[in-house]
Amino acid sequence: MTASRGRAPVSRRERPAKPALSRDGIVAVAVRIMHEEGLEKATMRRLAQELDTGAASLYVYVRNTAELHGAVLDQLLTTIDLSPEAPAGQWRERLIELLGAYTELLFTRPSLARSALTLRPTGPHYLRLVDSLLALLRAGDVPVRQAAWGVDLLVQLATATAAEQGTRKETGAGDDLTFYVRDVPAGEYPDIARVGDELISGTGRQRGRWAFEALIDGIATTGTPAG
Amino acid sequence: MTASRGRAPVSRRERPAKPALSRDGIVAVAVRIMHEEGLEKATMRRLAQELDTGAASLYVYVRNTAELHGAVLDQLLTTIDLSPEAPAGQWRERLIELLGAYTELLFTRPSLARSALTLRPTGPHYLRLVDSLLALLRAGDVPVRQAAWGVDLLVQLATATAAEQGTRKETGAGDDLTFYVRDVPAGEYPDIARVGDELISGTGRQRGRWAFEALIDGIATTGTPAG
DNA sequence: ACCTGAACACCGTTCAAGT
DNA sequence: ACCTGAACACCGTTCAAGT
Repeated sequence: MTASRGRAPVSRRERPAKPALSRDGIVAVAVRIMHEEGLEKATMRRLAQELDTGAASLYVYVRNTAELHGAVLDQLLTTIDLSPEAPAGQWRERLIELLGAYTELLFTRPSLARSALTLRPTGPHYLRLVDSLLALLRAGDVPVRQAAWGVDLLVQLATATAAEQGTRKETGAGDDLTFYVRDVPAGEYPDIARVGDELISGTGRQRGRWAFEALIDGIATTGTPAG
Repeated sequence: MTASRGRAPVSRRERPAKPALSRDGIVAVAVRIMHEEGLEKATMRRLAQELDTGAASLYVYVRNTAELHGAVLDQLLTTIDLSPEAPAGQWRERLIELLGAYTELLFTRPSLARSALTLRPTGPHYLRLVDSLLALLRAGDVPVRQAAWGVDLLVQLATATAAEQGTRKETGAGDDLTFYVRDVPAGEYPDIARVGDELISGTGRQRGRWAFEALIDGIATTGTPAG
């Protein structure tokens, strides 16, 4: 309450004051650049440039690039709506929906997906997501250890799918596959020849949905070793 | 048979002749460096240096770094023994064994695993592996579309697991997890608190094996959409 | 404590010029 | 066709020196 009598809390001259650095500020700029140009452009040097400072200054607030990417992921996770309770008997549907939302989120940010794969995120919003997934598995009466081990698998599938598909969409490397299944010599690879076009059948959505269904089924029904 | 009469096929002076560049030669050096120091050291510049040339010269033989990594992976895949036929009724065991061998191969080369994840390999030895996996799924009477869609998933799980675990082993970032499951406030994340230590229970091997079992079960029993 | 410029030790890829 | 040096356009991180 002993306020700033008279003197404005801005810098001496009228020029736009250089805002103080902060972890949140750095992350916010990284998120913006990611949306506009992709995470790979949100380098330490670029961030520093946008914040009108030197790259070295950022290291006061973030340990390294990996940690920064973790913070960006957690920020992005705020956009996933975790609130809907699954109606009774609908846990499977809701689980697939949630995993689909997470996949889609990463799908349009392939470089974030690639980072997330080697990150083991620990941010609050990531923990919220994991907690929600566990709640749904519990609603489905999945034994506790299977749920605990399985939740990792589900998230990994989502992340890896996004990293893989998203990157290929980016580099246009996907068409190789369409080619190779047809060009494969049937004599040398009889089983590839046998399944033929099934290797590339279905839409990305259909395959993604089926993948989650299959993995959830396996998690729910396959017993873990005792211990 | 019109052999090199008299003149030795080496360079004029006795100095070690600079061997001609070739795609195989480049890949061989990359494989050696990967074994000795990790794939991340096998950069274009380093390769060129070892081959006593400029980095630009390599681009005559490989399109880019991604393609080079694909060739390295295929080379490494020659070490997996695909020959054993699965005894009747043992397809599941053999499938897990094969996937385990692939995982282990990548596990000690995390940077290769990370590359493989976004690569969609098409080398002959990779196709052999896929063919073998498909043969085993056929031996298990898995419907053809489920096998075709599932084989991708199995390979992805192996690759992602290796990339994730291997990297953490490398950077020592894994211990975070051990911490966070205990430090998580039970009030905010009730389901994480409920499963508690199960989130980190079991050895890497046990979890890996269970993951493959669960996914194989799901692939074998979950129907794909008609079409 | 926070911030900085400069340095260290690198990258992948392209290109004009040579042979 | 193959090979090259040099250039272009970058990286992450550390460190001594300032405030």
